[in-house]
Amino acid sequence: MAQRGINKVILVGNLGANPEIRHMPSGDAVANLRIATSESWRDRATGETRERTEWHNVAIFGKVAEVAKQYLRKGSKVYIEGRLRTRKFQGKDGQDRYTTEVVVDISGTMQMLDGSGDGQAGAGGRQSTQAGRSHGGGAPAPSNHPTPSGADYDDDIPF
Amino acid sequence: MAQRGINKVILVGNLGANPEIRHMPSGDAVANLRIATSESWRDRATGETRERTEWHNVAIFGKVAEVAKQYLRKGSKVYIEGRLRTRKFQGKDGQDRYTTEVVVDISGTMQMLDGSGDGQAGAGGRQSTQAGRSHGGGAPAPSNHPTPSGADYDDDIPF
Amino acid sequence: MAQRGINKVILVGNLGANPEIRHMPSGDAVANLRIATSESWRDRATGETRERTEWHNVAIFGKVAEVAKQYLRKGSKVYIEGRLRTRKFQGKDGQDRYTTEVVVDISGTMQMLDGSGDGQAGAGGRQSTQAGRSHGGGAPAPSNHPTPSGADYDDDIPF
Amino acid sequence: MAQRGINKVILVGNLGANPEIRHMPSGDAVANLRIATSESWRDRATGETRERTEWHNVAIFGKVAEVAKQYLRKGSKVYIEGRLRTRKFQGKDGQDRYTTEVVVDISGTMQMLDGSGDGQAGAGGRQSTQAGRSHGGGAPAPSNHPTPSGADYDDDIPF
DNA sequence: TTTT
DNA sequence: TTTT
Repeated sequence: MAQRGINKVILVGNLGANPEIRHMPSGDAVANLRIATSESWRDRATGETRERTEWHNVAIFGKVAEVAKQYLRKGSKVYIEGRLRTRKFQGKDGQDRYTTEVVVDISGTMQMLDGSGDGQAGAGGRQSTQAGRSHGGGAPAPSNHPTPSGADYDDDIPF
Repeated sequence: MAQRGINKVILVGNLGANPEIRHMPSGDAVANLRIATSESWRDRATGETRERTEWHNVAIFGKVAEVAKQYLRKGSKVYIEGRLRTRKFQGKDGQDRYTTEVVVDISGTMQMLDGSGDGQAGAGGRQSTQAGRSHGGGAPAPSNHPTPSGADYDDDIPF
Repeated sequence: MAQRGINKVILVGNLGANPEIRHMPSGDAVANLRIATSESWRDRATGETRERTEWHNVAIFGKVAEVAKQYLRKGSKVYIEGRLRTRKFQGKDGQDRYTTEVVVDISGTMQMLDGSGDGQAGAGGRQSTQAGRSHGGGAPAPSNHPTPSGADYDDDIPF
Repeated sequence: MAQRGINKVILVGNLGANPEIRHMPSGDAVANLRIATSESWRDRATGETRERTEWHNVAIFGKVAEVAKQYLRKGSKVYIEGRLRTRKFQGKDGQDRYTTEVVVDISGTMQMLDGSGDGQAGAGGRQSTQAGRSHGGGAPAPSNHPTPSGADYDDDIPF
């Protein structure tokens, strides 16, 4: 995959409902999330505090969709990294409509920021998970770079 | 302004057309941009290279809108940092429609990545500009932190 | 403040220790955090799961430093948005040393992702807070844009 | 690769020198870049405009290192997405030192934002390139999701 | 020194 | 409708 340009979305928010799971013809899961972010500010005129919530449609593909299905619930807090995609669809009146989603696939990331959801989920987990960037058999692990010759890229030891 | 959650979009792309400038009742400019990002990949089945372009609607407010008006042109490459906002509007048939934009205001950023546009702009500039985060009279400059007492936050000298 | 280029760091991690608070000559607080992020992968050679933790030095200025002081504790999970800064300092041997920090000031953001810390903090809060981008008296609230003339920027109603 | 936490750096800046290429024992290239970002502000006290440049050490691994080697030159403008890593090394006096770099590997991205460099490079290219996230043989292309059954994930057509 |  |  090559890109010309950058198309990146980062969200931290809470699910407004349980994930909706659908399936591709291949059997792969697609998880659709509704994620809320909000901001509040003091109204200049009235002095009142106002708040606005933005709702984001997120579509998750691949293995991460399974994770979302298992562990995310209404109320769960998540970190999402994906890209914007606008899809065209047919309205009931036959007219074209457009909808914009945040797509999370192999090039994106999802991370649970709590272990709860609404707590009612028997499956509910305290597991932290990440979507994309898994490494297949032969691929080098990102943080396991061998040492360049004559150099100081030996084992990385932080502070 | 306080946030609950994070709602962030980062785009690097090219303008598909000159900015459209509108004005608020206050006289402040609003600049609307169409920005393209694209990705290409090799089709697994056919082996052909395929490409998809995503078009983003960006609405810029405040002083940055003036900069966009002056310096951006069809073809200009820009870095955009903003947030997602979905607005409701009335379709011609009286039905509700929704559209999602990337909003750039004081909390966002715009930066020109070339000095051209289409080059024909007399005003056209090689000027790099940033949208938000300007500092008013009394506000401390981000990189001008005074020294904490007994400490080493003196003048910052990079490598 | 104008920028040429982008210098942005985004961290989500946990504090390895309580924040260290220092004070500027002005009396303003500076909060220093140690934040851990980690990654794990399967070693190609041995098949074992390995893990590496990265520790980040974060320096928070301004009002957010006060929030960090009050609400963050060892173990707290936070979202940080800041910029890289490398400072020079004198080693004990009189030699120059350099250290790189993530600086969070008015142009950055901090958000607590849990309400705890170690729980022992009487002050401990469930409060979600954000560092920068506060609006002074006359500044327009980001999400409160007035309506452009002849246009559809009325009140924003999400899905 | 699994993550706990997020460790992300985004830079847009210019190279202060040609890339330095080194080689791993495997023969793979590692490209080291010095990238400048800068900010300017008006000094509150003196009213003068001040500027500060931050220099970032970037280490690029994998195929992207080859691209950097071929196409980047002193002065080139690039977009970098990577992660922070602090390495320990031995000072000449035998003491431990630490240095922090931005690492770009398969999980990161590099994109050239101009086609120049200093122009002197015979190899110099107008080619836009991206580092990570390449897809191996069997991996699904990010934007080529098949249609979920009974659903509307057909071919994506933007505005 | 965190977290799971 | 951009760009390479």
